[in-house]
Amino acid sequence: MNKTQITIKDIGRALNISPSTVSRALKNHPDISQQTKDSVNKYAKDFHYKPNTLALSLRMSKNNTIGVIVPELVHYFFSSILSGIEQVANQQNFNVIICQSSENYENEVRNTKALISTRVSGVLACLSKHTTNYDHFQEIIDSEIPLVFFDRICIGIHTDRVVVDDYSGAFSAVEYLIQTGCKRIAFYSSPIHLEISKNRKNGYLDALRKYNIPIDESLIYVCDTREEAIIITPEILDRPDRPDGFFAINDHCASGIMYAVKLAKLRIPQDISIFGFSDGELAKACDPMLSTVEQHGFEMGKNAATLLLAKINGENQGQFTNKIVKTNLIIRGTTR
Amino acid sequence: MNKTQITIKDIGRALNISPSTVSRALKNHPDISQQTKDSVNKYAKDFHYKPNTLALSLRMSKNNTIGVIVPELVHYFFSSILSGIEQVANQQNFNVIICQSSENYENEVRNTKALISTRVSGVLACLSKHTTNYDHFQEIIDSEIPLVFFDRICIGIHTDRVVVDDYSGAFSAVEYLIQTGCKRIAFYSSPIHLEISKNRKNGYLDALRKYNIPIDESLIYVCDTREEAIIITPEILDRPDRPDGFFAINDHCASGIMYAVKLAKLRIPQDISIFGFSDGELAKACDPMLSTVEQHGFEMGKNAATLLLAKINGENQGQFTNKIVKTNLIIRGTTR
DNA sequence: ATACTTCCCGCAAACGATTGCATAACTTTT
DNA sequence: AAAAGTTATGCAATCGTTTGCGGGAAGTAT
Repeated sequence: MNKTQITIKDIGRALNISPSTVSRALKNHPDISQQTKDSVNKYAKDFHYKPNTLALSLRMSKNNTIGVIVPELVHYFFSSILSGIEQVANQQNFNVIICQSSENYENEVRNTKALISTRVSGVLACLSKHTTNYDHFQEIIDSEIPLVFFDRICIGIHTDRVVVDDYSGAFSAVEYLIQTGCKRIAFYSSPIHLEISKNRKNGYLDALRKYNIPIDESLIYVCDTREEAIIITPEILDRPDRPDGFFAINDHCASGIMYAVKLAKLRIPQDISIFGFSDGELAKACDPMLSTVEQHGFEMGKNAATLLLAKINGENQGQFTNKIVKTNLIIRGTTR
Repeated sequence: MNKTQITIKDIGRALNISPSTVSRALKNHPDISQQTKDSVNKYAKDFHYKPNTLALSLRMSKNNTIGVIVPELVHYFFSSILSGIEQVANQQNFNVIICQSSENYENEVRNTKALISTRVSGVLACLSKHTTNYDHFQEIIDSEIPLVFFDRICIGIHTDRVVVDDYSGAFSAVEYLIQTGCKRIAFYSSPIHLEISKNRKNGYLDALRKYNIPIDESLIYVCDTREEAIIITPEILDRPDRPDGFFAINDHCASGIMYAVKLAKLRIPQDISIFGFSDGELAKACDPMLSTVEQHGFEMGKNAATLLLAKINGENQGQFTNKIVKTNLIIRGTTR
């Protein structure tokens, strides 16, 4: 910290008045004479007085900061969520401090402790891929810090939640694939203990059921990165009963599938249709451009932050909302 | 903030000792008896005592927080920088609070004021595209808050800086295009008042000069998004003297060029070579995959944060480093 | 018995801001 | 002229933590 920032005491000393008078003058308290107010304001302006938010937070027992725990900053979906959070937080004069778990449980625990220690006013969190124990989040609740989960939520803990409509996004995407002629559709999923995986899988299964397409468990894979997709897809394409459609848990993964399909000299979408999930930066860069489920990360971030700030402001005490952000299909070139 | 977090006073009251003793016991001060230490530590652990960082910062006049001002979170390059920053900050027990300028000057000013008010220990900043006045950054300096610029730096102000080796990245890319047979190379640039634009343009020009290729100012465009590229490229391809190579200021832009080129039924790279800059998420998703200049955002973030933390710790007083992060070419399919 | 250590611990001030209460100097009322 | 009211300001406590200094109790040496 620095010494050049002047304080209320400095102003008082310079003007020969007490700190309390300065404080009241600055906030236009009726008790203070106009003359005093004027001189205080002038001095404050001339010397760039800025209130020390630390002292304010301490005194007021109210820290205008919220913490966000996110698995990986570098993914478009997460950074767009963060962008939404940042926007509504700033509108209400809140700072946001970010923590990355890097999809690692220990980091996530460390992050929660740090946020509690910082006395943030609230926490927004998205579970790491490998989190299966939730005690650290319970500790946030026990500390009476409002908490809302987004995207990868936690069922065990009673909080506000914001999720994408994974089920119907998946359902519609798979339905679209079926309606455009796909008979055997593979599903590449994230680890199945995650709610998003479960929900999307259910959407996938229900769409198949609706159209009386037999469910083949051997068409469901755990694979959620481009690299993995490039590795596992070739042998799947080699199967005598190879799929004619792929539904991927995210765009990266879809892009990996595209790569493998082209390598196998199969045509997209004539031979193989591919559906992604996210509508991130890569979707339009693919050739053909990727059909995908738009999941509105920015909206999700705004919703999550709004919910959290309401709780922080003491609204909706005791009730927990479960906000579902709609998805919609974006049909481009990887589907018929 | 919440009331459930216990304080040092609470521990003292419960154990019938003074807060000072508790404080000393917690930090293993030699003056305190082992017995007292034990009971304090036990109580602290049992009731999840966590020091109040606000009070600590206030008392110590030292806020373990750094602020980052970034134009747009959602771009891969920036989020990877932030990711690097976050990593080294966390290693040294610093929090990072993020601010987006959204490429807007007023937001940037607002952000700097907020960070000063928060008494952050230091600031990392990347100029918005439209910033041409730097008074708000001077105010940070005047407040004796360490400041380091990254990527889009500011020449007028005396600070540490971390930049990508724009000049030689551009030079090498253009040289590569020339060496693989391109005779007329177009350059799509960001607004030219930005240092990165100037430097890359110089690299571009020098490469042409080196190979005695005449410089044609009509081949230099201000265009740095995919959308713009899609709009302006078709007519450029229609020119009788159309270019046979494109050097784009970023991958998005390159992806837009690719789109337009394919639309014009020209072949990549046989008819037209394309070089991007960044190596973001889309580069590999393109077909053919994009040849691009890797600019190591993560490294840049780590470097910037390291430099800043050194200054915060009082090292390298009075001297300003100018760190240049090397770039390297990644040759993929959009070049011969 | 006196003096000197050593060992533990508490007091109080400080960081910057807010706020209930007291108080000084005037002004108005009776 | 005394009582009451007004106006403008200061005092002091508070938020949670740290730390210089002082001091009591017990032990040791003279």
